[in-house]
Amino acid sequence: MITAFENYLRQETSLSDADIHQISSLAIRRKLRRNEFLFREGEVCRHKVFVISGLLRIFGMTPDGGEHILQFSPETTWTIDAESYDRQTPSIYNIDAVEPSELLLWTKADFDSLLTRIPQLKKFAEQLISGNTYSGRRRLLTALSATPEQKYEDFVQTFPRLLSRLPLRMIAGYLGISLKTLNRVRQAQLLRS
Amino acid sequence: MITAFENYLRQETSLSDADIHQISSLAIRRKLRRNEFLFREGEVCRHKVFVISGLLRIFGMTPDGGEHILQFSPETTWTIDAESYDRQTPSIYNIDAVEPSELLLWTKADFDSLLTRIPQLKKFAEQLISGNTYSGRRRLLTALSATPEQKYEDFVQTFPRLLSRLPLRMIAGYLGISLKTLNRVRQAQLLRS
DNA sequence: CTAAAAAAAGGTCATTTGACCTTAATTTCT
DNA sequence: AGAAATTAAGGTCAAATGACCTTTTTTTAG
Repeated sequence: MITAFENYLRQETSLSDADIHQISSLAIRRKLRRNEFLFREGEVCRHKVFVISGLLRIFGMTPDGGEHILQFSPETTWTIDAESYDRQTPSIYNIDAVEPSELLLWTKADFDSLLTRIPQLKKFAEQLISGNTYSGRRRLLTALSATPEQKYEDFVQTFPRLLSRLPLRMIAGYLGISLKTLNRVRQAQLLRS
Repeated sequence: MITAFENYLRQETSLSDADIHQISSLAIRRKLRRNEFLFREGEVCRHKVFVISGLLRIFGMTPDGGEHILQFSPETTWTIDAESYDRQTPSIYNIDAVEPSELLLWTKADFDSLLTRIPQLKKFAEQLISGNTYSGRRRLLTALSATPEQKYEDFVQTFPRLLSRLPLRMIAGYLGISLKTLNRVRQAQLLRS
């Protein structure tokens, strides 16, 4: 429902009801089945995406078919390949649905016009982008320096709600370790507790 | 010299000479000796930094003393811990000088006022930040998915000029591999060529 | 509800990687 | 220029990791 999105905006911003309505009036509703793609690498990321319900992921694929996950986007978050969206150039990433999902989409043209018409929205969007950049940095540091145990522990702490919703192979793909190693880590934890 | 900075702005932007002068007039000059810190983790990143000459790095330290490098900043680039700078909160990273370096610094207050007074500058700054975000993403994907060989090859391709200026242990720290592994990769390359 | 598909878990093994140590080469600094 | 410090490189070894395969369990979709 669009209502869920409007509630989200009311909760997270101090936008007026008129502004909120203007924003949602330009949204396109879309559903994705499990495993359905929003776009594939080589295609242009043409929309801003808000996840009403469900769970998306953005990931890169290695030649041998390995999937390396950059980010999960559960309900009430946004997703996009910023590089492809901003420049309207082919993406090197894929986005698909881990669970059946309901989305709101805005074309870049529409969203850009909203950003100029509603400075509050622009500010809010910038905050989201900044937060994403910060967490991306922290994630890079973890990827460079942490052991598999630490990476997994970090994931559990950071995304406790996602744990039960994701196949372990995707968590492994997010952490940059093999499923085998992830299983070993989890086994070791069971023994310890 | 401040001239180097002004030339950089003339080259990279279409800012007026008056604007450029206004920007550089608020800059604080600072020199860093080799290995000298700009700030350490726990401190707040209080300045925007432009590197006139030399080479800085931003890195995180693990409890055992391991250094994991997020980014190198050679001459005519900027550096900062954005999270600490934006929020003026303690940083979890360190910045120090790999080579003796000449810097220009702006306090956040000064730079913020420049950003509001000079919309062009704001646009330019946003472009730089975006570019950084995009490359950070790509870097994360590499960190998650690439073999040591591929990581090193990628580094050589991306930063050919830095190769000869950095101790190998720092390149290892940037790639997230041990010095031993880096040496092995380089040995293998010598044989192949 | 049931058949089919996907996921988890476990076993085995070869390889990679890093830890630790030593030696040689290079660089820095006074 | 010369002493001290840093860096590179190499040897050895144990541990960690991933590849590959099988079996069992769970989930999905018709």
